[in-house]
Amino acid sequence: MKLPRARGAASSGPARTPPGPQGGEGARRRFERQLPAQRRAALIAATIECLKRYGHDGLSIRTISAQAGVSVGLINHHFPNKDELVAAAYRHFNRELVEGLKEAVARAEKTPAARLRAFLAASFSPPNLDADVLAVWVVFWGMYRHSRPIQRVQRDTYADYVRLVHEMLADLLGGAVGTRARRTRRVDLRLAAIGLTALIDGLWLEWCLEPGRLRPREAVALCEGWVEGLR
Amino acid sequence: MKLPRARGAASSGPARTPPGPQGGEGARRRFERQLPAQRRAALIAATIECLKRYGHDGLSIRTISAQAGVSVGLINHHFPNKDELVAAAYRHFNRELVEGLKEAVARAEKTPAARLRAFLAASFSPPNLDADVLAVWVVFWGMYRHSRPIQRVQRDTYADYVRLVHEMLADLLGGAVGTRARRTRRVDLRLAAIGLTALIDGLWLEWCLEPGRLRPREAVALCEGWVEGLR
DNA sequence: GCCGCTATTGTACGGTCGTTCAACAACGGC
DNA sequence: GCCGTTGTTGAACGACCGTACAATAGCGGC
Repeated sequence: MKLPRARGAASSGPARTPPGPQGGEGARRRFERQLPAQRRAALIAATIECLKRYGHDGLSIRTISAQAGVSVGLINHHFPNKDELVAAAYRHFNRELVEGLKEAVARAEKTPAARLRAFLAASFSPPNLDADVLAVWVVFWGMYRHSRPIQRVQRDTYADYVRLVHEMLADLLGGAVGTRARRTRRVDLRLAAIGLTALIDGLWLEWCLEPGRLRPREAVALCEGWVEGLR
Repeated sequence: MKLPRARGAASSGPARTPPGPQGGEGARRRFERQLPAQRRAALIAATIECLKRYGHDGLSIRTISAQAGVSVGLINHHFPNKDELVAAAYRHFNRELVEGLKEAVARAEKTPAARLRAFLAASFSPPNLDADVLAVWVVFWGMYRHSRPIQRVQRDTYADYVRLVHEMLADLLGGAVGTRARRTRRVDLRLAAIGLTALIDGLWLEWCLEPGRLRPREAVALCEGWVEGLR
């Protein structure tokens, strides 16, 4: 159960580097005060980095504070307890994912097919398609059942994701207008969105657990084939 | 981080009940020796039970030994260390899943369609469809990247599962015989098996994370629809 | 240049962790 | 009934855990 102590934040923050432009030898500043918002962001980033590197074992106050280049006590100054820090990290992680996908869709041509293709391509390429990222999700999922804050975040953000998928499918499959046709279409749409989400998640999971078995473009093709089959 | 101490094994083992038929008061036996194989099995069962109940937090020597109704020292008498116990539990868990599915398939009528239906029905009903079970998988997945023993087990048993799906799809889609047709069919089969596996896993995951969103029979229908679309 | 606010430090505390090991006791063989 | 084998116990160890808190020090306002 031993972890290599995280050497001061490689990439995520200012770390323990005694800052300041002048190289004065004796009396250099020992730390740099930051605005709460900045520090909180840095701590959240450090938390995610630790999860990526060490999985569940990385989720300790000492590991995270070392990664952030900060003392153990600081975390409890900015967050009431560890659970809240983790929940904040989960919220950030989720938001980054969904916003990344939305941006990819926005950058695509305006046809529904192109938008879906862009969405799938983004789903199955870095930074999302990364075995480290699985380790992060897995830890969050594992806490889901026993942590209220995590449940709250899950409900908030997952709805966003489903809405995005739902909306793209609606565009693609077109809208019938007759009330009766609309009702059936609705049911179909709901199930279709669930199915597509499941297929994406499942393929993504398979790739992360055993990258050799499946190429990203094959995953995209499978998803497009599924959507094709809907019409 | 506090756990309610597991009260002596409710269902999995003989627990701490001082055994023996006679109710002699003073000098009752304080424990019962068991064959190594039996004890190992009981410890594995206790490990899985703890994972179901407490998730990752249940994965401690003290929690597990309490669940098994046994002292802390005993685990290291039967397993060299915790990792090996967990890997053994993972192997057992995987084997139970795959064998349960195989049996369900074997009980079904002999037509390929009925076999697939039985397979899907078993996948989306207890004991597999259970949020507690997700908690177990999630812990194992989380260890996958850093634990050699877990990786070994994963490689061994996941292959079994994929082979089962692959074989059922092959039966259903029928075998073309021309060498060229066969080759294309092979490629399709590989991808189809991966896709179906992903769809099942993804739907299963969605159900576990938010049971209200999806009914089991809808999940089965989605999978059957996917297979239907293949021909 | 000094002051006040507060972000930050680092030690301390009580607790749980995985593993070790000497002592103990169940039980089959005689 | 005693003995030897060995499954089992439970205390002990050192390491790490999350949190609390008094002391420290960066830095903007004056």
